[in-house]
Amino acid sequence: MTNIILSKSEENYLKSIYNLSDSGNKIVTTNSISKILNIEPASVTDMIKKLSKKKLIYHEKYKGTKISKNGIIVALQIIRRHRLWEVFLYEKLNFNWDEIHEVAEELEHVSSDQLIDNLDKYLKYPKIDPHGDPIPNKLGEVDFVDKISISDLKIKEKGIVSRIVNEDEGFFNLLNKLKIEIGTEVTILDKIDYDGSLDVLINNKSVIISKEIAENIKITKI
Amino acid sequence: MTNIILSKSEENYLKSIYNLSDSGNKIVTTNSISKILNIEPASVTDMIKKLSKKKLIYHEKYKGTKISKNGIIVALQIIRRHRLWEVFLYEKLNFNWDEIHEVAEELEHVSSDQLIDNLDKYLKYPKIDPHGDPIPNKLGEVDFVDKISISDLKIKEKGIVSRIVNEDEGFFNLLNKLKIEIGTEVTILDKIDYDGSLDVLINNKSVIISKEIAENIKITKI
DNA sequence: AATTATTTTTAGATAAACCTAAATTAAGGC
DNA sequence: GCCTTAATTTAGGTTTATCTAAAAATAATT
Ligand SMILES: [Mn+2]
Ligand SMILES: [Mn+2]
Ligand SMILES: [Mn+2]
Ligand SMILES: [Mn+2]
Repeated sequence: MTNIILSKSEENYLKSIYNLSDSGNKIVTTNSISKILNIEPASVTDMIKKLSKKKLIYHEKYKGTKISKNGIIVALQIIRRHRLWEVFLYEKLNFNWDEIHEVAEELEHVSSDQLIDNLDKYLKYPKIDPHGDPIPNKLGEVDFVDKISISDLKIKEKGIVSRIVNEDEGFFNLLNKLKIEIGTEVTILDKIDYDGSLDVLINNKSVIISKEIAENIKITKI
Repeated sequence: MTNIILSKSEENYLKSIYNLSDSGNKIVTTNSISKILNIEPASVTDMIKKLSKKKLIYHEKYKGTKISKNGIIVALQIIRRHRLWEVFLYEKLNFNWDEIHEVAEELEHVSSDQLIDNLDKYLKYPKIDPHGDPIPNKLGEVDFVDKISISDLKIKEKGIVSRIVNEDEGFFNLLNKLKIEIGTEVTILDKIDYDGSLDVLINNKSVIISKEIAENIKITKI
């Protein structure tokens, strides 16, 4: 396992490619990477060539990019670092839910194995980060993740909020307002045909949430 | 207080210039910066121009570099971050004395005020780092620091080790072997005229240490 | 004071990571 | 299947941070 050293940019690209790939299964387009990283497609093409040369991804001109076996391993370590730092910021430094991502985005690039292993131990080997995302272990093993959203539930079905997919500010504010967090119980009261909105019982109160929001909140069915 | 954003490189240069300047008093040479950062003098000259334009240092061609008032403030914040991370690594993550510097050298560049303020609070506002170096507060205020070395003591005089100046590996190994740490009591038994070596009582044992080593261990006279 | 040595700066190059504009390829609509 | 549109790549350029080689300034030595 020759420890490849990547630049901060390379790491950000590889992580994004992994995140867009649905655990390495889907082919990722140049434009999707461009949008997520806010970098022009031409620059993305340059980096794709670079990561291809390092065998972290496969690329066929004009067709798309697939992350390699090795690329997945490397990406999972970056994600591991990111999520462990999120736990640290949230639990030890009392950051809010919506403040941790940005700082973790920087901390994840400090690549010392000793640092991450000791941090992991110090945090008592957490399995999920504050958004409910699973933390890969040292070997890159990741727990199964709920893929059912609130929007997948039928009327009268119940679930426990297990994961928040969307990470932007407005979304977090809404969740705070609705007092939705990991572990909150939700029950579908009604579905509104017109626009797909849902009437949901949260903390004993009926609230209407849009379909889009419901799709971004993953749950465990109960 | 317009919050200037500096690159990692600029931060490393500015910190080195401050460290070489004896708290901002001495003029710093291009070559000394070059040596400490392991970067060619020609490159140092380039960066000096850049930092001058930002008014963080003053520079007179061929004469030398002086850090500005503002430069000192900025440098102290970088040093604050570095030392707080060292405390964290040492106290919370169980790093050894000699392992913290390198990692802190990276962590110090993650510049989030909230991160550092909360870390400071979490660590209970430490006054010194694990090497005995004072941690500047948020306003850039620094405690007085011992400037007397073991080598400055006369025969029969005693001191408490308060600060370790040298940060390289071999030196740390020696200190570990001699069981010298912050707080260790030392008594001068004899001075050897020939090469300036010292016979010192440490942990109830007489040991001979070279003049160079003695100069790198600062103490509080008792 | 002249000469030599050292330090510092300038000049010119390179690699990384971005950009814009233009060219190329693939996809979608009819 | 052709044509327009969208996606992607290529070409050429910029900025940052580095380098080497050579020139210029200062310091040290005789
Ligand atoms: Mn990042
Ligand atoms: Mn997260
Ligand atoms: Mn540093
Ligand atoms: Mn230190």
